[in-house]
Amino acid sequence: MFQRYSKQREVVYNVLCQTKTHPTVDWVHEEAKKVLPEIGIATVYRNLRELVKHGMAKVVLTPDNKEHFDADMTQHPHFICKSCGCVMDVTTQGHTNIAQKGFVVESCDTTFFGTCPQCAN
Amino acid sequence: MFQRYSKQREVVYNVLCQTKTHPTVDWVHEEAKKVLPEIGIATVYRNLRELVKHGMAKVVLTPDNKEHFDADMTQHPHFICKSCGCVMDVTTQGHTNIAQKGFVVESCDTTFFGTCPQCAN
DNA sequence: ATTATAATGATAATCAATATCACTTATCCA
DNA sequence: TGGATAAGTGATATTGATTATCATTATAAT
Repeated sequence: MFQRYSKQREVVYNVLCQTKTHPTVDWVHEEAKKVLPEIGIATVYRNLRELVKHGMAKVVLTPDNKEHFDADMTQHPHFICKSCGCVMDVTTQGHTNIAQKGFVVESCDTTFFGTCPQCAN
Repeated sequence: MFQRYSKQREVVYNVLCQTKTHPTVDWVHEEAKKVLPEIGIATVYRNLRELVKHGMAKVVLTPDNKEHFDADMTQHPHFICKSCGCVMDVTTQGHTNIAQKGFVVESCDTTFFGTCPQCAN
């Protein structure tokens, strides 16, 4: 998978796996420093990218143009709050149940990723 | 809606309405310059933001960290190609029909926007 | 243990997006 | 109709998230 083991990558991945808050790079960096005080922000960026590339994490883009990361690779929708900016998992199905949990839904975007017909040829 | 009319805003909105390519700011700027050669990039940014704020356009964030814009406010999913980066509308329902049109779907993200339970109180 | 090179950490560079500000122009109203 | 007011513009500086660079460190094969 990876060419070599590194303590930094292990810590970055552990930090990401142990939270459900869909953190930003900076948050992961702060948490990782509690274990490896010398770890640099570039290393956190690099390893998060690598994890995404290897299918071990996903990027969640928020309207404030920041990347959030999620190590939960099961297919599941997210909820982004326009007030506090938090990113949360949505485990129920459809608007009705979300509303019952207290979420006020204003809109919903669905995006498919892959290869378009032109490029597939 | 807007406090004053401006030719620039009209042109920006017309450009956006007349395409289905979900263009970037730069593309809208280039098109707008064909009508108003003096229009500045800041004005295009400003007016696209205003259109979004007033519910006349939507932002589509792509994995290359660029904003694309869409004046089609009906609820519809998008397809983003990892090869050419294009953003396309998906009019059919479910993976099967998309696949039949030649799209190779690798993943799908759904995001709800609104106010979370904590902020709603 | 030696060697090759992947990975790191500090920091410079990039670039999309935003803020600033002097100037222009749409709209109001006397 | 013409001047006043302030919204809107255009040029450009600034910001800030992300990426690139490169000397150094550390993994893993021999």
